[in-house]
Amino acid sequence: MKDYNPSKIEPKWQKEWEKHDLFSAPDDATIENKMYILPQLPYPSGSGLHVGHAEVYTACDIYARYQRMLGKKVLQVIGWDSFGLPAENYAIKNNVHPKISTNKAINNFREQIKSLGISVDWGREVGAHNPDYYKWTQWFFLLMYKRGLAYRKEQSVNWCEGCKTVLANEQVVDGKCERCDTVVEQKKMEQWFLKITDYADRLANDLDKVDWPEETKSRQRQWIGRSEGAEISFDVVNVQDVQNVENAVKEQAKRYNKRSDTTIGTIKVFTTRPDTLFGATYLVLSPEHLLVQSSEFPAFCGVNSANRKEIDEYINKTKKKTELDRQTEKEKTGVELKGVKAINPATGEEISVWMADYVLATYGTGSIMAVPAHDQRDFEFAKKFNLGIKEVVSGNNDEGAFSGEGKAVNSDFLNGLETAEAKEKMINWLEEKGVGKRKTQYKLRDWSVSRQRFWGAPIPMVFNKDRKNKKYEYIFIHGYGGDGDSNYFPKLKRDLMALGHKVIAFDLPDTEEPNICRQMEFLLDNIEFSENTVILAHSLGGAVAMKLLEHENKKVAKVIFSDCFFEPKFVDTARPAVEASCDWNFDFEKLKTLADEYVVISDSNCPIIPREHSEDFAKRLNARIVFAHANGPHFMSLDEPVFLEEALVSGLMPVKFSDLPVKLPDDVDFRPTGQSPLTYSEDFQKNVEEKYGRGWKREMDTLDTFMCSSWYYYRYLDPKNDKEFASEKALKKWMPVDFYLGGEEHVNGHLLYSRFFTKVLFDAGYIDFDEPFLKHRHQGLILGEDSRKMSKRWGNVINPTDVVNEFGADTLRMYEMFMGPLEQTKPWSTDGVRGLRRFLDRVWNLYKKVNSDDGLKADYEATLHKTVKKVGEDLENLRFNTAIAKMMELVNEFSKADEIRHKDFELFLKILFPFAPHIAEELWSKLGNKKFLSLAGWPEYDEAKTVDSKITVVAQINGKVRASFEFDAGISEQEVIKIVLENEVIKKWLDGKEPKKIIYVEGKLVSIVV
RNA sequence: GCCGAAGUGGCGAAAUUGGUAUACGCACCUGCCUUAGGAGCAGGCGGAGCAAUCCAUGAGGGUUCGAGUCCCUCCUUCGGCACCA
Repeated sequence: MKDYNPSKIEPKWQKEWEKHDLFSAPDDATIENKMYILPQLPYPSGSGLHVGHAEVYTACDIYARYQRMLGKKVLQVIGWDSFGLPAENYAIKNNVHPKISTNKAINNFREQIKSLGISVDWGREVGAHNPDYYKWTQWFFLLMYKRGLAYRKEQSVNWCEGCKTVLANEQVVDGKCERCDTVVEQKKMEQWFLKITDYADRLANDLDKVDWPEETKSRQRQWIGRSEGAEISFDVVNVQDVQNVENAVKEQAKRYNKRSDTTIGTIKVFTTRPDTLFGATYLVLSPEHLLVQSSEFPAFCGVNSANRKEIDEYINKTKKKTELDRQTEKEKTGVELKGVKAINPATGEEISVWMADYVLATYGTGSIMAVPAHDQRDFEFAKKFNLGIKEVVSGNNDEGAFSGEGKAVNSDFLNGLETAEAKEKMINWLEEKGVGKRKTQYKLRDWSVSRQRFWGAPIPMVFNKDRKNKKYEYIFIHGYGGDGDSNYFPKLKRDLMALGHKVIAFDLPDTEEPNICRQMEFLLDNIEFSENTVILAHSLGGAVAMKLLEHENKKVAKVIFSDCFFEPKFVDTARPAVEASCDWNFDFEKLKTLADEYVVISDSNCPIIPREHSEDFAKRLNARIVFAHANGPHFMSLDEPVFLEEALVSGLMPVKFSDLPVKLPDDVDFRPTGQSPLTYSEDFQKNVEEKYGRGWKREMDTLDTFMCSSWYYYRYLDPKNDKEFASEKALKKWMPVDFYLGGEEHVNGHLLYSRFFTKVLFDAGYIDFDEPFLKHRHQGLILGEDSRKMSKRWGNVINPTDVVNEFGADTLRMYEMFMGPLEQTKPWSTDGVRGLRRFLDRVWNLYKKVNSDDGLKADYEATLHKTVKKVGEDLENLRFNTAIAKMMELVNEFSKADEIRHKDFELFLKILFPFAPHIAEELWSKLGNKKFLSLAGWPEYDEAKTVDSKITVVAQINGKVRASFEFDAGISEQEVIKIVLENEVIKKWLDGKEPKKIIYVEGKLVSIVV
């Protein structure tokens, strides 16, 4: 009887399917009939496939096979997240090149996956470590750079001087290095970041568009952490300079009317509770606050301040702390900046300024206004340092701070208002007085993508230190109606001069009705171009600048355009004279060669120059485009922080497209030194100067591997394309992903990054959708038999290949799907696996009962049709466990029958097929079928046959079941009630009482109330 | 501390979404067949009771003819975030 032999039939059918190429994605897919099923990209680890992988691939495969049977054109693919640290660590230890160990691991994975009978299109397999893949990872980085979304910045990291390396927070134990016990310090390093924060709002809002688990969505929302409130400026006065509080208040009052443009002496804070401003009794700066880093700091905190030393000590002490320490040590510490006082703009009172590490540098402005009466942290701090606590919201305040909502008190014009109203009123007041503004803050931080590692995609940038360090001559060209001191010019000028650059900002002639040519001529007469020239043009000045460049025909270092236009587009009214003052014909091809670097800065909300125009402009110049959130429309504000950053010559340049991929060299020393291993490769820098000029070198860090996995689902669509990351045609045909199955651990990493990448592609015009994964689910974790996480440490790891060898792939597939709901965490049970093998053995033996006689009585018929119906519904909803349970019921009935009709057994094989394709295909062929079961359609069931001829109705009296009845289906309500009431048991329970109410639920129950 | 999810037999879990709680599987028990069984087949299996019946979905309350399912309070477990102003 035991002739079911999976080790024989499974490889046989896998070969057959592959030979007949059944699972390649069909070419004739259209947006209506396509079905893109995506199992999450695995990291090909040396220890091989895990049962968790098998769960993901099986679930996707069942769904894919089902969809094919429904007639969908299915795309299902697997690839490899093959860059990453484990391979590199292995390389250091065993002196094997990661490429070799990785390829070996991939070959192993591929064989293991194939042995599960997963129906993927192997012709589209991709690996993140292959140059033809990471070429496009690098291209994505450049896309980010060109759109102003990639920038280089210094940031603190955990640093171990012993190992000379950056440590992740998890590698720091008790403030010491996990390996060598050296005290870990905070070190600033230059790192590349992606500006994911620019997309925070859309990333949060668009979650409404997708079918994802609610939990996942809310975790992402929480991670993005949107908070609404206000940014408030506090003027700071130097204690030595002010006689008394009265003077300070007078000073403050003057500033309400016309605030000076001096930012020194102002501390900005972010608060979600502007309504409590009257209760702000002191300010707190984080120890890393920018002000503390700046050259004005000694003056700021009072040159003669008695506690200057104390402050420095506090800063140094904080530097030694790790992030971890700061999180765990909840005891408040801090130090007062005794040289200064701040003015509360609402009360006009002088309040003290402190520095404390309970304030985070990386959130908001890095400084806060403390309202100890209504914030627990401020309360603790105030208690410790004996600072004033002033109640401004009425509410329970017995112990600690009351941070709830209530009526405002002690707050002048806010008194009596509820919190929400008070917030609004305060924000309006702040804006009116010019001391604050409405502000939305996010917890989300920009994404750090630099890794000082070898086994990743090299960052495709070149740099030139000399260019960065040179002094430049800036020429500012103002716009229509402006002058050399308009808008952001004065502050930028001062900032640039402070850095040692020269700045010329002329007042151009005829500014009320500008003549572009004449303005250009004026400039020609007054300036001289050189390779050290940087031109910054605003608005109409952009046209002047371009004419100037064309005319002069000399290369300059950099040109920056802020909200400029290359066609005469005046939104309010036509200005024929201005329009006619030049021909508006620009030779962009020539212009491209006249500056090393072009930047277009666009105010993303500008009413005068729309974003699209700036996009177009940047494209023509091959410029980097930066979308800034301007402080004033069309950059009319004095303080536009983006400009200093963008005006400087960075000494950075993206590599040319023809230089992609920037390949990883082979001559690499992996030893950890804290420098990227690429630093020591000669090959890596070969020919770079020939390509880019003297002094240029390649970036030596590599990209975070999350960048590789942020776009892989696009590469599957067109994996061999060497002109684009994917063709427009392929993108249109297959995207977005219809079903994505992956781990819950990636919610705030991979899933967020992928959405970010997709939105950037959308904005750049490559795609016409802005969410990559329409439907997403997580597989549940599979625990060991001891209900602990599978790990070598516990010795409870189950290797799927062992299970395949002992029981067969079909058994493994069915068992993993039967364990419980797909999304749930559940423990392994080898006995459970045996149960499923037993089931398949029984299925196998049913074959012997198959008879073609149509005259057979089929007692199982209702169950058969109900099962087809239920399995179809369950597959739609990914409820594989209950689908299998239903099939088991059917098989139990089949087992009881003497014979099974041929067509009925075929029907069953069709619904079994997605789950256990090998045995189903084998039995199908044994039944005499010549065509593959894989190519069969999904069966229909007969609705009429799913209806039972007999129904069971129970009778309840006052909610308790007292009797059960069998009726013919279709019996009327009156009849049922009549029979029920005549029943002896019911009569006994009624005890002669008259029913008050009788409820009949069709075909189910009669409920009698007495 | 904050946010979220979940608590049903000895175990994994079902329950048409308010209508016979425990489908299906595992483990266990009994029997048959066997030289043998970690095989197969037949049957049993929430608890108490000889039985009628009673009690059971983390605990307590509520709504309802009727609650595992809806509402309130609490407990436990597991995840996530964590000085985010």
